[in-house]
Amino acid sequence: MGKLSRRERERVERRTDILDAAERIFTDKGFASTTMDEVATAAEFGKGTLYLYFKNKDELYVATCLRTLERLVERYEAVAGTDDNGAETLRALGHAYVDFARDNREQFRLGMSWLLSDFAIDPETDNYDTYRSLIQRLFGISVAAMERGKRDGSIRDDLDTQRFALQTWGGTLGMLLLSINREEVMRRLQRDVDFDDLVLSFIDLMVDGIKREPNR
Amino acid sequence: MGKLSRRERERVERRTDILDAAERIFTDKGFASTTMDEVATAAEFGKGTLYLYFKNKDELYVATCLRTLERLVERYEAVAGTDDNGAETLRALGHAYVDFARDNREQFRLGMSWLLSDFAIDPETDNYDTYRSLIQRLFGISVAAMERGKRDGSIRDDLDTQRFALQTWGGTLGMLLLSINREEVMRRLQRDVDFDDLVLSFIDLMVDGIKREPNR
Amino acid sequence: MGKLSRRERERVERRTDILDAAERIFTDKGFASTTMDEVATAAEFGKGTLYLYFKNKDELYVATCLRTLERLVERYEAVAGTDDNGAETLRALGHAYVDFARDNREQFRLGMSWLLSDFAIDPETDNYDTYRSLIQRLFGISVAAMERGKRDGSIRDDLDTQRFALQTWGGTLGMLLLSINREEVMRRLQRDVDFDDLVLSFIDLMVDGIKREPNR
Amino acid sequence: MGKLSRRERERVERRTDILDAAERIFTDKGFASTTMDEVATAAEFGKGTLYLYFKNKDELYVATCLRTLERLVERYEAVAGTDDNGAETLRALGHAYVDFARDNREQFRLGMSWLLSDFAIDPETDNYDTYRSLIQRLFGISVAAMERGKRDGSIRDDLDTQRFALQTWGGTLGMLLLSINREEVMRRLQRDVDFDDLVLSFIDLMVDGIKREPNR
DNA sequence: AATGAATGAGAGTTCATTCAT
DNA sequence: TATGAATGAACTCTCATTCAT
Repeated sequence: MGKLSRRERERVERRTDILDAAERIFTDKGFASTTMDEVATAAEFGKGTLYLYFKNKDELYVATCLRTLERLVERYEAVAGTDDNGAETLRALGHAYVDFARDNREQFRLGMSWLLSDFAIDPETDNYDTYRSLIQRLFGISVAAMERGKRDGSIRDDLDTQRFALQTWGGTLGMLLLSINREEVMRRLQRDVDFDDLVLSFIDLMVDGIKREPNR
Repeated sequence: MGKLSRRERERVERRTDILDAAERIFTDKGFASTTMDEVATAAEFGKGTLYLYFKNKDELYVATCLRTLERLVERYEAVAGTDDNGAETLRALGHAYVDFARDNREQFRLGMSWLLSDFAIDPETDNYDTYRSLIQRLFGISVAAMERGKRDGSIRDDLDTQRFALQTWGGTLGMLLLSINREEVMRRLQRDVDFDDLVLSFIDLMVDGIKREPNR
Repeated sequence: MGKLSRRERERVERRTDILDAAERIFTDKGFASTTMDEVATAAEFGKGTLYLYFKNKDELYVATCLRTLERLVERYEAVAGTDDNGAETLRALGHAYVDFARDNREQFRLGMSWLLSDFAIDPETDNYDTYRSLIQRLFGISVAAMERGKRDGSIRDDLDTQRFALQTWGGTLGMLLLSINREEVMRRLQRDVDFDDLVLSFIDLMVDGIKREPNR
Repeated sequence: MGKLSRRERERVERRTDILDAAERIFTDKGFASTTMDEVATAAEFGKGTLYLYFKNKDELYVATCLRTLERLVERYEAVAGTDDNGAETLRALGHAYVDFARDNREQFRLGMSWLLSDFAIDPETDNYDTYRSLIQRLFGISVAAMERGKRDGSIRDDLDTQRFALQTWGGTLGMLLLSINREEVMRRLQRDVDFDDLVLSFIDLMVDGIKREPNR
């Protein structure tokens, strides 16, 4: 079982230490405002050491995003493993997404920042392949839940699952962005809003919209 | 009505010239990669002159966002001025939002980037007040359309307009973010998707969901 | 006559100040060991200012070499302007070269360092064209002196001037390299040598070798 | 004769392996651009091991130069061992020098770089003594050939051999520097030149200049 | 003896901002 | 009012050398 030599185990541990520190700082100050020096200090390593484990600042950043995404995929797989019907699984996935974003607010922000900045993972790197495969697994889990719902009768069978999965993802994503920026949003609107409730009810709205009418 | 002296008129003109240049460069290269030098050159002013009109780079950025927002509000007001019923006005507003984001893709991205960055407008500035009032007008227009729909019978009268307005905004926002990053999204999913259609149909989904059942 | 505006004149002056400082430091510590910080400090400018006048460290270095070369060309032209016969002019040029190397020992070293390092002027730059044209003028002056000597009877008329010019240049160059490193050379050989005399007599050797036999 | 223990023999072998690798890389990329990591990798040793055999990068560099010099001395001794007359031996030595520089172009460049850089061998080290003794042997061989020539009548007996040896060495050195940089030189002069021929004929020029007139 | 992970000083370069003219 | 030369702090990244194992 201990397939890794002590050397290799230590290497993985140190990589993790650096990632932990990096995630903490990136999350705190954003990508641009984070310096490698700060990360090194936080990780209690010399600056040069960072470069033994990550090619450059970009790759370090990407690696933290990947780890966040991995955690999300794990949660998704756990949720999809229950034996609820398709519709309820879909709802549960949505809720899991929301929980995840709330519990990892800044990491979520980190992981989504490609949507609004011009930062892009270099498609030539291994990272890109990993990233893509994680996204596909995530997306696949949602689609599978819908397909299951169609078969078990909990979801309308005329649904285009791919399109709807994208719409649910996109819509929820937008709601979550408002939600994690709730203070700013409320200050701008000059209104109090219960965002947690709002996001969950958005998901219910979407899921209820595709449930098969019980009788007819 | 010529309330402004020549001096003041010229000042406004120069400010506009600078904003035009800044918007061009910011949208081209993103905020971080834009240098004040480039903006100055593009505006055909000296670098120091920029600082006579804008306190610093951040405020210049915010000013460009405000102008974009103003354009959106104008479009919204034009749409809301038609005499469609409430539901159809709401749909038209949604479509206007989508069109706007498509026609001003990079400005939209720029203007939304506060959602994912740690960038925040300094609440002490005039800009902040302007910003807030524009957002409120925007939001007010949507809410008003729904209220109208309730009165004219095109929208279910049990709807909580504020909540729903936020959900529509958030959901559409998320869809638009996917849409303006369609290349990246499709590359990650390894699928072809017609995003223009997807976004519009998302809005229809939302609007149809709150229409009063015609008869019953 | 004052063709340059005050602005332009000041710019030239500052450029010269920077070059003076750079030459001093490069000469002192060599290219690699010189930092831009040191040059800036020596020039009494901020580090950033250097980059307003020179694209980067390489170009600053090249500029110092060019200036040295220009001074040499000026000396050559002065020497070539006398009305000695060809052979004596050639000898005088050689002596001028030697004097120059002695009086500008480190600059000479600087200007010749392309012979032994992999440093190369970027052939795309204006600098390269300037450099090349200076070298050609230098070489041209020597060749012209020989041609003159052939015509005025002071030099054998069967001489291939181009080849001989290269041999004189190359040979003298080598002698000068030993000469400017005389301390090291003597320490290695464990002998005392009068290098100044040795170099000059090398030139005489070369020149005497191509003089036309006075009578025959 | 196996004076060395296995331990010592192995130590010499490893040192040689490292030197081979170092020479390869130095020659390829120049001193400054070569990293100890590259040398270690090429030598198939750990980086730390290099420091068991050489005090630092400088000493490793000097050691490669010494080896090159040793090879040159060997060639010189082979040439000097023939029973040609002094003048012809001197000519053959010159040709050997030229051949050597051509065949070991980059090593030659490397070994001569002290002439133009501020690099100096630390006079406190063993290396310095070795270096000095090699140089002296080299120089001694040339001088000896001339002395022999004076005795066997092939060389003018009024020649100051030491001075002339230095002049021949310096001159040839300069010609060789031009020759190994022939591409750059020709590009600067905008002329095609047959440098191999030029260098050899330079040596002939020097040697012919000191031959005793056959009859008189 | 051999290793290679860790170091950290120091490099070149950029750019928002200031201010004398 | 307009300028743009000057600034210098701050950045990322490199690499010779050390030392615990």
